[in-house]
Amino acid sequence: MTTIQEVARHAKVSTATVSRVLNNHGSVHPDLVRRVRAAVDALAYQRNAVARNLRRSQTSLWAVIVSDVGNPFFTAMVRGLEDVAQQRGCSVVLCNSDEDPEKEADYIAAAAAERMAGVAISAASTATDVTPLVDLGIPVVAIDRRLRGANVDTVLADNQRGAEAATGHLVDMGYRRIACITGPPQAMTASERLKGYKRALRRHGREVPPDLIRHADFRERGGYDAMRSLLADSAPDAVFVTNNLMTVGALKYLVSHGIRVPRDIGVVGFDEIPWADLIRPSLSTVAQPTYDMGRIAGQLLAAHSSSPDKQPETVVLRTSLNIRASSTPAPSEPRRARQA
Amino acid sequence: MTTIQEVARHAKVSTATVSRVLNNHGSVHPDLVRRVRAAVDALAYQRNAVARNLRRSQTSLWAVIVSDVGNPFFTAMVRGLEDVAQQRGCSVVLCNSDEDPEKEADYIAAAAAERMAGVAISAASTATDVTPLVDLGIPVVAIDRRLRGANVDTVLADNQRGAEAATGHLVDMGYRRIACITGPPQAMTASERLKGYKRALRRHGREVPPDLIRHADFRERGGYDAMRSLLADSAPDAVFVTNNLMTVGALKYLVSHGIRVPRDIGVVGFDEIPWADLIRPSLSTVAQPTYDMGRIAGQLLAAHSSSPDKQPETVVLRTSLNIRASSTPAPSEPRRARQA
DNA sequence: TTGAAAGCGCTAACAT
DNA sequence: ATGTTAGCGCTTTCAA
Repeated sequence: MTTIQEVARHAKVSTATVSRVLNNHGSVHPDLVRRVRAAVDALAYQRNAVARNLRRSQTSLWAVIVSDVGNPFFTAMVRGLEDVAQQRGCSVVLCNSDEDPEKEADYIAAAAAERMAGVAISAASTATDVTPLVDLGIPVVAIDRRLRGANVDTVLADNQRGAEAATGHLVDMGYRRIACITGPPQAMTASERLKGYKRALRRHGREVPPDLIRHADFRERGGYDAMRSLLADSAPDAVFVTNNLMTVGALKYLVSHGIRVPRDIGVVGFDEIPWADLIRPSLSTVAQPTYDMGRIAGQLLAAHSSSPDKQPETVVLRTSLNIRASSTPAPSEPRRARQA
Repeated sequence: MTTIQEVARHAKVSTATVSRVLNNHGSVHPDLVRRVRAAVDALAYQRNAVARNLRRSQTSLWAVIVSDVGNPFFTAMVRGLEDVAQQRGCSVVLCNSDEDPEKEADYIAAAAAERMAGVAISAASTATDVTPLVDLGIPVVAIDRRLRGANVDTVLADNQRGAEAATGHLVDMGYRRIACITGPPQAMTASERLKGYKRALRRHGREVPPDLIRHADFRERGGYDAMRSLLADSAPDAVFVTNNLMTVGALKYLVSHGIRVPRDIGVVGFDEIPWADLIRPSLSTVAQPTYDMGRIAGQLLAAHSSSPDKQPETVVLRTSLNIRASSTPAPSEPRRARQA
């Protein structure tokens, strides 16, 4: 492995000069610059970032830790983060905790040990411990989900409002028995979205029916099972599902049991689904501004890097309701239309 | 930041002893172990992997560089790789080149500079240059796509055979004018799959119709445009599309123009699509063994790490044809059934 | 403008 | 079993 020393020897200069040339620091005589560059090429020298990072006590890698790389919601965010990182000369690496707190802790430990320049995390649980990072002064930003007991920058979607809009829309479409499949109680996104659901019902003078609420696990299987359970016990005529994978599960149950959407049951899901318009019926969703969430997370990371003492802030972004076929029965179709 | 020195001082031992305890090396008196552990806790010491990696000249991060983190094909592979990495005490980080050769080169450079312990790459182009990694002796494995001019381990799917099976299936279903939308000519997967398509036609005594072949870019937009072009110029009655995103694009064109699948046009795509069974009509696909591809890539990386002089090998995995609705018209439906 | 040299935090060879 | 110490490759003061 070629080192800076060998380059220096080959170019007949000091290592300091080589370093200056490599980093475009200070002023170096053009002749020396040329010699150094020639040596670098001749020896196929490649910078050793490990040594460099150690010496400078800083790195240029940002980590994004997500609970599921297969969930398009998370990968979409990465793009926004990458664009900011690139401007700052950083690279972004994605780590998959797979909803496993142990794996997540491993990645947090790894990011801490590697002294990553910043970490964005969508935590598997609100109890996720990021102190290893915070203690080292590594900028941390919580995306999508708040981190309990950690005073860090946070980027959230307007979960409650989004859920309220979705539920309100189902009411407007004439559905009467609107169910909610939400996530695990400890997940902030799950409880916020459930809150929005309840609020919409109350606003419309409806009762909040405990038998129409199910807590599942944010995964496809959970949505599937919850849908079955709802149909078996509670005769809903619509359902609001609080994340994309569970929505897919719920839909699968409906489709495979010949239950017609939106005629028999109206469906609105939280989060976009890729190719939502290829799914039949096309799916109404509450969309989160994923790219912006990533971008803002990146900006917060950057800001924290420049001023470590900055007060952490929480940014809440608006969601938008995309009304498609799964919640819009033809005027004649809904079983009990409330309004024309 | 707490260092090993401070831990040593606090525990009243040498740094060597601390290091031994931290790494479970050599034998250390239980009393000292206890004192060291206590000091580690008391000071909230966190290992500095940067220094450690420098000293040991080895790291424990594997990088996966893919051309699109949003493509489920790639994220599925990551899981297989992760499982192998975990056994070896490595963490996997995912880098998104976004089909951009420049970004890809940046990530390759970063992985080289950081002296990553291994790199799996699904290259944006066969011309992708991995010499920065190879020169440093970093194990590299090409997944999904071969790397031209680089003598590295390679894990591929049986592209040609898969394409041949898909095309043959369309022939069997009675389709006559079977088109192919493939990727850019420089992509190995594109040409291999095209080859399989041609071969299947010849085998069935069909001509290979140049006007029914389109080269697109492996992205959704490309599939959409190619589908339009085919319909405008060449009146196909079936189409084999060589990757998942282009298939989505092609389907979107068909759906939005009221062209019925599989009645008006039969469709088979390469790669699975998440929730393929929610898409209407459900999509016939050539599925790749993604998890195994990742797992085997991981094993090759591991093998290369242990024996750097091992000859690189190429592993080819079988694909499987999943026949769903998009290619199976009801017996009465196909416009010209070839067989009952 | 250039070079000499210290030292980032850690591990491992060597000495005890 | 434990400690001393050199040095991984680099950047950056400091001196010339």
